[in-house]
Amino acid sequence: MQKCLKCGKVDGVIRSGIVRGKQRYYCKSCDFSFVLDQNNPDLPKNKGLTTIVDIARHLGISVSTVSRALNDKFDINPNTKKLVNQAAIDLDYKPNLIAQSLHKGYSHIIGVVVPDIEHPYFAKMLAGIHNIINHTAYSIIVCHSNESAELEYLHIEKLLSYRVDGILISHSKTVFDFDHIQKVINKKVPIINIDRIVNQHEIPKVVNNDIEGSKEVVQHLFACKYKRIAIIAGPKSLSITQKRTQGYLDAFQEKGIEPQTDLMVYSDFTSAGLINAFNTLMSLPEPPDAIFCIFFKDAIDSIKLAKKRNIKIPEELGVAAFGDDAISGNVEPTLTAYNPNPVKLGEVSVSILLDKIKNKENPKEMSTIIEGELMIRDSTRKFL
Amino acid sequence: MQKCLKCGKVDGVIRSGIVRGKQRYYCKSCDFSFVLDQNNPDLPKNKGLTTIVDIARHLGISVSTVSRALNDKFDINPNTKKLVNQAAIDLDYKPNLIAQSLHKGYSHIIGVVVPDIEHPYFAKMLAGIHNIINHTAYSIIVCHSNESAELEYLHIEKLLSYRVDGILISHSKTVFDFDHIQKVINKKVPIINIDRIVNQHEIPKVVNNDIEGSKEVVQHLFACKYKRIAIIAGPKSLSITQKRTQGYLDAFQEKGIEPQTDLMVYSDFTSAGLINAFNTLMSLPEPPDAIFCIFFKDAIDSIKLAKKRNIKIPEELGVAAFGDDAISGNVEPTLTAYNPNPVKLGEVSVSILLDKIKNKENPKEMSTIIEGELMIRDSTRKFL
DNA sequence: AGAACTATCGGAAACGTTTTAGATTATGAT
DNA sequence: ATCATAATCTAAAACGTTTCCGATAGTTCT
Repeated sequence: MQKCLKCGKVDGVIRSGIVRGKQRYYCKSCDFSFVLDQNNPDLPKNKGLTTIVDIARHLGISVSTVSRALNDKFDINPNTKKLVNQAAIDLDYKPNLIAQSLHKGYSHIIGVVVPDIEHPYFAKMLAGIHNIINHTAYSIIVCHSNESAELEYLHIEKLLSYRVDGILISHSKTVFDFDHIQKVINKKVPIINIDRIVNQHEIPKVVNNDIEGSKEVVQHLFACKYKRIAIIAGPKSLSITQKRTQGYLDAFQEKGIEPQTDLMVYSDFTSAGLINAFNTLMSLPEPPDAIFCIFFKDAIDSIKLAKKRNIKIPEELGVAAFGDDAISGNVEPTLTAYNPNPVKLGEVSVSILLDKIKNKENPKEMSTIIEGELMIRDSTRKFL
Repeated sequence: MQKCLKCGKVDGVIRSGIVRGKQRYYCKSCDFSFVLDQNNPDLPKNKGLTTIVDIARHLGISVSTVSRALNDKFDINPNTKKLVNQAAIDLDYKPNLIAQSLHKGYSHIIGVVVPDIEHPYFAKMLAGIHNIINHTAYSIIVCHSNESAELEYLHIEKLLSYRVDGILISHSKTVFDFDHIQKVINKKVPIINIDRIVNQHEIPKVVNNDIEGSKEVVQHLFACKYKRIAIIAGPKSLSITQKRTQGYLDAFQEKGIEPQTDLMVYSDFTSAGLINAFNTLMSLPEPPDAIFCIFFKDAIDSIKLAKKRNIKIPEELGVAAFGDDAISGNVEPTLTAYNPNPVKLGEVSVSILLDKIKNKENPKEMSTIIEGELMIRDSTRKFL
């Protein structure tokens, strides 16, 4: 039936089980078990890229010597080093970072999770991160959670699997359970929370200057001699609503003026919500003469609505926003806005992360606040 | 002087060379060489994350069994599999993708090189890439070349070192030497060229519909009954100038009208250049009654300039652009523009790349063209 | 010419995983 | 019980590096 691979006999060879899906045979004569190996000509694993072993063989020396040569270790003959370096060029050798990572225990990769890469704000944040990273040996794996909690969880898993040296995360709106972050902390993987933060963990956070920035805007409106300054906020539960409203109130307090609750309206960041909010304000017995929108798009829409009603901006109504955009400088009139600094936000976050990776210690302050800049434009120049 | 580590004697121990920077000793009595190891309590390499070995030890079985259990191999006892899976959860095991990559020979990482992540166009392209990638086992390393040739070269090196399974690249403006791409090809690493392409390599390319899109814009202008349609292009050497001008000319040809060279001006994408171009056109004995800008920003600026001169848009002058942006819908009048589809550009590119990684073969067509959409707005509604 | 010393090399282990190849134990039929 | 067969396990190699531990050949003193 089946010839024995060892002694060549056919008698005495019996089937003896199935192993890994293949028939196994046993030869009684020579006490030998075997399966037929269908020599499958697998794809070559090595992508064909040169390895240190190729260099060693090429020069007839050992791999350890090649390694020491390439890494500028001192117990190496300068001449050998020269030879190795030349061979590396000739064979177009690129060190295998995967192998290095495995050996050294760190990957030189940092993971970044953002909820919306398409948004100019996050795009700028990423640019800031790259600004710093481009001068280091690190690379970044960018994950897009697309405002989905499930994806955020998955991405964190993946990043841990890639054994990233650290993680930067800006949470999705839809995440309310933060076990995934706790797991990262448990594994002692450095992690920094940017912009969309959550306070329940003892990790460094880097955020916008929401309170001060909003205060600046409102102070500017006061300086323009507006008397009845309204605010169009977002859902009350959101931290940005709370902080930016806080800044609004702070400005009133410093000015010594009592804020009026009917001038504080809460929308939901939709166009319909804004129209509602705007109409509510304008229907007041004493409508506002200025509006501070905590959301940039609401300000743009407010300008449009005011123009429809033939309300003159900035003379009859001042409009200002928290958050800037290229649009702000191109609408008519151009929109005064507090411009946060997402680029710096990114830069500072990675810097803190890199520091934490190297020194294993947190920054002095757990929370870092990034200053922005008030862009004064035509929508508020009443008396300036 | 120095006690022998083997026999304990002090006499007969002599210094015997320096090895790896440390003093070496030799004991004549027992013929033994040694260096003092200052037991440096190195940082633990393993970040403390659970490994397959931990699971094996925890259950008292072998690592290969654990591996087979986790990978759903068939020659495994269902009970053992259950045990292993439970242990994996208990110990919060995450597979080490680095080790897997090294073993399997592919990293499940793809590299993306973009010249400007901050730009909404590329941000959208990245979003498209993520859309597809998020449904696969792949992750992406994003590299920002920041329009620098040096950085682009460096990034390609790094990606090769990371043994990425494939590369998507959109070239920097400043790159004129494409050796780095040739090296990638030589190493048989799949690579796709997106948007900012170069034609000297036999690799798949994915691009915008520059010619057809421009033609559509001009055809639309004709449909609006504009008679003297000008084009403000970019530097003549650029491929986008050539392609979009081509579209402009194609529209004229189909209409059976001879294009006039004095209505075709070449700018340089700067504000100063645009002002110059605009003035040149308007100073013509017979100025144009419509302008097609191949660069979106030039159209926005043209609108501003026309308004300054009290030229009515769209009645006296139609303005349209190649390239869309959130600004287009917010200026006054809103700007008609051909909106390319960078999201789809990204999606199609990765799909082609993933296909090439899996099947090792190029798409049927080396060049894929992504259709956009003409957004008709107020700046051209003359007779519509 | 020995002894003492230096410079430079090579072998092997380790990182965490998968896979190959074979061993061992269990089951079923006679 | 015994033999044929099946099911399930383990050891070891391999992926590409770096590093540890030592070996060896050459050099410089006495």
